[in-house]
Amino acid sequence: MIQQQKKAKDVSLLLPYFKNQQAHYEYTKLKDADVGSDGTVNFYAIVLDSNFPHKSFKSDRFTCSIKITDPDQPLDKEGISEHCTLVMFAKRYEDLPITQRVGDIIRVHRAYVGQYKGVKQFTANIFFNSSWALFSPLNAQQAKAESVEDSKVDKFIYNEREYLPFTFFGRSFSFEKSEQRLIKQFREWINKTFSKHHVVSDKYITPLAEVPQKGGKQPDSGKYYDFDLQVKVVQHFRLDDYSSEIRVIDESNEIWYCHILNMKYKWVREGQILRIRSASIEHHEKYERVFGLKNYSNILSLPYNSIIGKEINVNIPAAQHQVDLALLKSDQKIMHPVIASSIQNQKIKFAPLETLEQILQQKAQGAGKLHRTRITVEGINPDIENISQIIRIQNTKTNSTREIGKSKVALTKDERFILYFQFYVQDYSNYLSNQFVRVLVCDPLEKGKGLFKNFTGDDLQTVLKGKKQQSIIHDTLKNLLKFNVWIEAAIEVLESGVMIMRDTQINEY
DNA sequence: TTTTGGGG
Repeated sequence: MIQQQKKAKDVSLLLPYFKNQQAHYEYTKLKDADVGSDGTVNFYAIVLDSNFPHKSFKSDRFTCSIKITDPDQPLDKEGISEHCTLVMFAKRYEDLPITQRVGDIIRVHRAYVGQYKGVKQFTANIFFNSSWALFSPLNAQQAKAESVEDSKVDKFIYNEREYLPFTFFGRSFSFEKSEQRLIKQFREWINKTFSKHHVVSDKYITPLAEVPQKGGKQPDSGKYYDFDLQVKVVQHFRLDDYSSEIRVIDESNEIWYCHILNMKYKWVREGQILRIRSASIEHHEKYERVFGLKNYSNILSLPYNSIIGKEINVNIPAAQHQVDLALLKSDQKIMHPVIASSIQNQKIKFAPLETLEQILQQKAQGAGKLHRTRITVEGINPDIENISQIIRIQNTKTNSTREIGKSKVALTKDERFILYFQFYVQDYSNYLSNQFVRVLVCDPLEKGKGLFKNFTGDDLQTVLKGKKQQSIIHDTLKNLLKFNVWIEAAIEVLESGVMIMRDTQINEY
């Protein structure tokens, strides 16, 4: 999989794969493919659903099945496109297409046409002489707009890649000029149709609220079947290099969790609407609202303008706050990561996440360069049992700070109160060691921007006298010390090597 | 080339 992705990454790498003498292919509309004919057909189609390539249950081969349509397939009254099935067989797992976007365009050469349970079915034997190529549903302009990480790549690259497959099977790749027109027409159909109609069926979609839980309703057959989900990703939390936990919500307004492999589901991002194909029941002693995935399960994103995304109607901040609160208040060990802060600086809020190790490895940091990271606090110095120890007085001219003496807390002209302490932090990159990274908090609590939403620097003098305010600060910081409570923070590495937290606000629960 | 898997 990874090799094929790489292969398609650079146009110049693709060029040797083009045939010098190209065979001519006729492409058949799905509706015109003759069931029961002895011959094979070539076609272009749009992916509606797919399972993940996997080992056959009864043979040594690998297989995957894909639901497909094209612009000539009818839409029913609900706006669902009539689909065909494409079943592929190959000797090796790598020879099968991985498609994780509803709307991917697939080209198939030399498929047999049949019928199964009233649905037209194409069979492509990749181990013999069939082949496939996958094209993005995005045109050059959309691909450029979507790409954040490749923002430096010249727009001409996107133009060059516009009609090239992002992966394909085989040693060589043929392409005729007329196919550009076909792909263009398919993309226009995808843009138009998904913005007006559901297109994809919800036949197997189960609301999260109806997924049976431990001790819940048992199925009549005594056996649970796989089900599909249509959800929004509200949290994607990396547990280590290989796996993540996603937190999802759907229209039934429940929040559920699932562990996913980073390599298998590399395109999953927070905020996406996803269709999860073949989720399964997973019951644990103490985990609730968790579903599992099988080897043939898949996670697909929807076209960016899909009406389905616009229709999903949930109050995400309220639902998130509710589950976080329940986790924090629980007497048991906190079973799912709680992210107890947010970055206030919009420029860094959506930057790619970095691990502590990645941040520390970068030599030349550049003044003011911020890193977005998720860390967990193992200790706070000085001890927060006495709040006055973490309040200091700063001279705004020299930036030097002084402790609050026993008696003299009156400010001179250039002085102000600040919060001043160190977090001892870890993340998965140093979690197994007993090494902590020190992060300095030196925060004048500017209104609306500081570590505490409801305190400004001016409040700190009264905090020193007010037991109630002190306990809010104390309890909020103390929460961070719990297992599995994380802060999402913007971090700057000063020239001295000191790491300092910026633009980060802790949630109050 | 083999009858696979097809909502498993």
